[in-house]
Amino acid sequence: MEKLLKALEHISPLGSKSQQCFLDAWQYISVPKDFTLLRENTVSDYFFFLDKGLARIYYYKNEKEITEWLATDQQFFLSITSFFERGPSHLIMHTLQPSQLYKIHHDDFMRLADEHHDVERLLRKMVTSSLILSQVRMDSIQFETAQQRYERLLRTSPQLIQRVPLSYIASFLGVTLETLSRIRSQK
Amino acid sequence: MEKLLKALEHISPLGSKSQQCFLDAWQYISVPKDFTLLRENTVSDYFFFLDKGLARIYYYKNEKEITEWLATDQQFFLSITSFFERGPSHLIMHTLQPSQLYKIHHDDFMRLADEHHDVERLLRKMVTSSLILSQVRMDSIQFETAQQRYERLLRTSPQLIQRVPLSYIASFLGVTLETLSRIRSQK
DNA sequence: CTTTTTATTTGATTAAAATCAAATAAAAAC
DNA sequence: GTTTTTATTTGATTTTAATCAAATAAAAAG
Repeated sequence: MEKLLKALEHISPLGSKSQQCFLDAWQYISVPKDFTLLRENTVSDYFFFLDKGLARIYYYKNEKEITEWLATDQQFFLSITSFFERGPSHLIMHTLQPSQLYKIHHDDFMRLADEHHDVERLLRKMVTSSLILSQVRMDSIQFETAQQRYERLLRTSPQLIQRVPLSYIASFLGVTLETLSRIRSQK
Repeated sequence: MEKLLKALEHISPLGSKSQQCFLDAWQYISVPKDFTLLRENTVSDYFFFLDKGLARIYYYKNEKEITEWLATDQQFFLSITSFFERGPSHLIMHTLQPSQLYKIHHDDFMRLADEHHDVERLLRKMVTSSLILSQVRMDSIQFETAQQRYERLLRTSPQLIQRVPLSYIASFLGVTLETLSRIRSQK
């Protein structure tokens, strides 16, 4: 729980009482490789924190798998639309390696945000960071070439390329497998 | 102030005391056409609500103007990264028509979010909506053709096409002026 | 109302990456 | 270790939209 606490404190510190209530609401799970954390078309009830391991968040678009996110150590992840709007998610969440995670149920998170001002503030800051990241990513998709996006990934998450099949990396970068392969070869 | 209040209540209702404090912090401004609401490379101090009028939010990318957003009646808008991270904004905000707006200063908004739990909740819900919109837009840019994006705009904001030069619409849709013109002619 | 400026359309060419189709290479299963 | 399966690379072709270059059309200025 130590790393979760550290990650939370880094976003927004909590008072001792809210901190205790909040941490109590998180549940630890240890799952094997290829474990499904979220099935397609189900409401995403949990906000996750990946303590150790590797998870893939993807969906189907025209019968093809699109990797939306690759979560690694000390990252939060969730199905944003499903979690907040409480509708069925088109996302699928799957571990690529044995993983240790913490999760908190939507209802608990919202109840605690309601009961504790500082939990609400924490949530707001989490959503704000996510929004800023989303804007950076949109800019990257709209204006950078496939090559530039690959180089950006090499800079920001070099460990991913070693641990994840290229087909997942490709759709995460918004290119085909073939294009990514060509980018990698011309070096 | 009536429409601002209505828009706020629609997102998240406030208690009577916080509502009064919060509304008091918003300042009304009436500006002519071609008025600059935010200069390039300045810190964006204000969160805006467009009561009536039309504003364009754009920036320069490789010496070209890119329209990031076109704000119309009853919409909130801000430079997300600059407002929250307090750094200089690459965005420029400019009215395209005489406009009536409300604005609230960053420091007031944050102070009130700190003092009133329900203002913090309102802010969190605003940011969440913005995040969901950002994701929808990213999906649109990544997977829809220029044609589909134009049709989406026709569906969601038909009034914009009448009121805004095509060159602004084009970069807002992420295409060149020429491509947009061709899309429009083949109907 | 004529000139000047700005906005929009049309045409030809190019570029980036997708698609279709195999060919290797690597990993897993036997 | 050999076979089978899966992952990656390479090649040829096509598609979408950008770029470059004028030509109209519309709006603003005189």
